[in-house]
Amino acid sequence: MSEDDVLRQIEQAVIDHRLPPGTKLKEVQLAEVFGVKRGTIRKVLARLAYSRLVDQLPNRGASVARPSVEEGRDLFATRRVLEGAIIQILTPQINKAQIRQLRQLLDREQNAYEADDSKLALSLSVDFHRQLAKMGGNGVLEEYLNDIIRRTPLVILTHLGTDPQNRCRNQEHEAIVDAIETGDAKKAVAIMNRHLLHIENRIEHKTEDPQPDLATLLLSS
Amino acid sequence: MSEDDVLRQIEQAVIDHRLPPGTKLKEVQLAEVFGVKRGTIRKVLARLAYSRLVDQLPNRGASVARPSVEEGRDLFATRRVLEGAIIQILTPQINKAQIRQLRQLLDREQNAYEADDSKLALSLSVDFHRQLAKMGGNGVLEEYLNDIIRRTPLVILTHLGTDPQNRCRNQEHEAIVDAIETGDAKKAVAIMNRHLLHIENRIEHKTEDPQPDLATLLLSS
DNA sequence: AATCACTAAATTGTTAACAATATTTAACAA
DNA sequence: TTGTTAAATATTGTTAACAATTTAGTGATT
Repeated sequence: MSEDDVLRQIEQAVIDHRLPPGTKLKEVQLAEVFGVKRGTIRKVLARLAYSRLVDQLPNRGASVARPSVEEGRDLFATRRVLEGAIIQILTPQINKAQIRQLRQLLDREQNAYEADDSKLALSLSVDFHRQLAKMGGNGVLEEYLNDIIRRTPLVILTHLGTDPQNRCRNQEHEAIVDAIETGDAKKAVAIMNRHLLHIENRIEHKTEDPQPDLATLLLSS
Repeated sequence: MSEDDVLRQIEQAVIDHRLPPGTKLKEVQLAEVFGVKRGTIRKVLARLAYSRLVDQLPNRGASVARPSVEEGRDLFATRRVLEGAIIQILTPQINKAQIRQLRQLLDREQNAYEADDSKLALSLSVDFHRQLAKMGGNGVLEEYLNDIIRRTPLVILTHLGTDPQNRCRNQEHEAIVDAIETGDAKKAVAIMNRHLLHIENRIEHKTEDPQPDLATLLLSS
């Protein structure tokens, strides 16, 4: 198993919340699990730390990151900026084949959803955003959006839990494609912003999950 | 000398074009120069590669990156997106003290320029952009802009050379602050875009510096 | 010269052993 | 119990030696 494989496996485990935020990631343990040397794990952890999926403290090891509410807020706000820019760029230059490709993606997402394969549906839903970025043709924008997409599940997991309501809504994706097809970038951006704010607002307004109050916790049992 | 120190030194050497694009970066050589072990250098090179300042090929070492014209174009376009967003966010929430701080920065830049200290002037000019990002209060946007700012000198160096015309113009910075102070975000963004396009266009229109034609090169001597 | 084959050197990549640091455990005292 | 210390253990960090690969050099052949 190569370094990149290990990286993907750990990343996927975080997304699937098999590794909840805060989980300690010990080097020898991981090395044994994946059947690689400790050096490989150290490189992987460094890379994950660089992309903010894990926190690393000198001499105290690595753990799955627990992004702050502020980081989550900033991440979503930046995401709106990037996805807005991508739509602005893409709309006037998109062609029929690309529109078809996007609709096909949405169909597959819808099918997965109706087949109750929520994991696949979620994955395809993310692919929609990725695909828009790719079609935009700006590699740097795409790179940054992918970075944000990678970090987003952890934010949602940390601050909203695993509520299925946190998913993207397929209809909104369709509305975005409709607006893009008519060449109405402004409208497409507006829908995308609403789309993202839908999840974003739930983080902002979440009551501050502050210290699980021991007294209440024990007395009410 | 610590890992971070080595990183900064190499980065600065790239910015100062003491290490031109394409320069081979050999591990033992660098280790001896900085008086550190090879392991430290390897980590530094990995980090530099991650932030695209260095190209790394398996088994063939690292060299100072030579960003393509496309990458340069995308980088500048993304920069306009980010700086525009930052101004949009900052303008309605900026206070007098912050305006004063910005103007002070511009004064220092102007002084450096008049004192013919072009290196300091350039550094302060970059600080202006960084400071706007910081004041915007979105850590992720700030992070991404800093990433872009780090990559920009290499693009300019690779595709425009060391022409002093490539600097930011102080007057434009002042006009941006003026617009922000009056609360006119739209105008501030417009000036910023013009400001960035000024450099950007010189890349796009640069004649393709195509293979240094050996024949011409040798026969004309 | 130009190309190929082969060897030697240089360079990058990996690993196991060791060092440094942090964490746990146990024993003891207040 | 609570707190303190010290040893034992676990974990991370570093290094020097080795392995694998690429690059440079050499000479033979056409």
